[in-house]
Amino acid sequence: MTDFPEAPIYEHLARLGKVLSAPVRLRLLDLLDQGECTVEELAQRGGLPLKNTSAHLQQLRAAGLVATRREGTRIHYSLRDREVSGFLGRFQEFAEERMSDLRAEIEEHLGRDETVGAVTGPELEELLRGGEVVLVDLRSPEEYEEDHVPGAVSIPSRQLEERLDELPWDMTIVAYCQGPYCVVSPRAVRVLNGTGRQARSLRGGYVHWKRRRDTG
Amino acid sequence: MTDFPEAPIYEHLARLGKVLSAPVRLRLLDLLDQGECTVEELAQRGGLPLKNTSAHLQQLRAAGLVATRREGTRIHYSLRDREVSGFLGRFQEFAEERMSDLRAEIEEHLGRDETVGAVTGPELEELLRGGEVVLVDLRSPEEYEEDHVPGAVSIPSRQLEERLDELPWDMTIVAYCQGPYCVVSPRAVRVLNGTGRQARSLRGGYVHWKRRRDTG
DNA sequence: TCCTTATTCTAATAATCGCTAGAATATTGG
DNA sequence: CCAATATTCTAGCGATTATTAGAATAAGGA
Repeated sequence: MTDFPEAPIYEHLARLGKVLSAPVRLRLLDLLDQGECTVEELAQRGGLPLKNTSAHLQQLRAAGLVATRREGTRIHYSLRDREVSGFLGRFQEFAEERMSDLRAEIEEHLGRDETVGAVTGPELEELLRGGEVVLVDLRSPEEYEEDHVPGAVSIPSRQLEERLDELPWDMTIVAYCQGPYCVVSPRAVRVLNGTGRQARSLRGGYVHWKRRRDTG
Repeated sequence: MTDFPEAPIYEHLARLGKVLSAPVRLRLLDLLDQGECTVEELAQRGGLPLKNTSAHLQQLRAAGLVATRREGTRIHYSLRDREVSGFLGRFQEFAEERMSDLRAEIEEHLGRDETVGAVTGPELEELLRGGEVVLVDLRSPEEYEEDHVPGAVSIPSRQLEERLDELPWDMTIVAYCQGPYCVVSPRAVRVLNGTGRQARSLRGGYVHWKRRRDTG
């Protein structure tokens, strides 16, 4: 077997890798990055059985990535601190940079045009400073209420079609959803561009923006 | 099963986690961070069978973490670019920060006094500027020749005892080995302190220092 | 206290991954 | 072209991990 003196240390280190090696756990971490959640909410939004969810959350907790808070009979999970969010962003960025099949999958999933034409964080700042842009938050009113990008107006994605007349023809529209791999904003951008407007998606959605704000 | 629309993306993302979930692969990455290596060298230094080593290297290559270069019948592996080195550092740092059992393991492995008393990168710069320090490279002459911290003198760890008289009594001695989890420099520090000198280890050894130089 | 709800713990099965042996490939030197 | 060396590919076994059902725990309300 492996017999170098540092072996036990790498054994421990690998535990972090193991935790990040299950798709479900990475998904849960991204959900938690959008805000505190109960086990049931996470199970629902992650689309997997409750017991399964709980088991994965235990592993995340054992690795020191998430924290729990009890409120009555419910247990609320959240990322343990901001550095977890920052690390998660770095992890995803790094993976996207060098795994070309991952990039291909993202483009296929979100739509090629909407992916490459997406607005990055610094670009958004620039656009907001110029004032030539309307920023649209497509998430639920509750999510918008809890926190949103300053200057954004709330138009939940389901109401987009019926509230189209609130959106201008002569300014760029930037739309964002939860992110980082959410389809909602690319879809909305397609709709808006279909009406002849100038719309772009915010790369990585709310989560990426928040990571940038909180961890630089 | 898992049935949310972003599932295939997280599936791909998890491949990076999987690659980082085996102790052997993390070890190989750290070895590669010290410089280019052939498969045989890696197998030897990692203390595992050749075929096994090759299999792991394939996985690292599939994930875009390492590059290969053929020279005659040998194949030389190296980290694909500097960002891999930087990410690796971030990964280890993050793991050490929040997994207390990992910290405990490191302290036990390297020695408690030598770990907490270790010199960090910025501290070393400060000490070198002041000129009140002797920096000792404990690695092999070949490794020293290829690259070393500016200002370091080469005293391979095996020669330390017989070359003790080259080291001063009135200055702090900072010693480093390959790192980041190498026992050589903590051991040397114990020997030096045993003679009554003032010695400290460089935290993370050559690898940490190089990561700092190359990726900031 | 007892019942209900939310979650975790325990244990068993199913899927995945690491390891290793044998065959295959690629390059160099004769 | 053949032999030698370095490495990779293929396949099967063994170990680890995910999943999930059932029992257990913990808090809140009747």
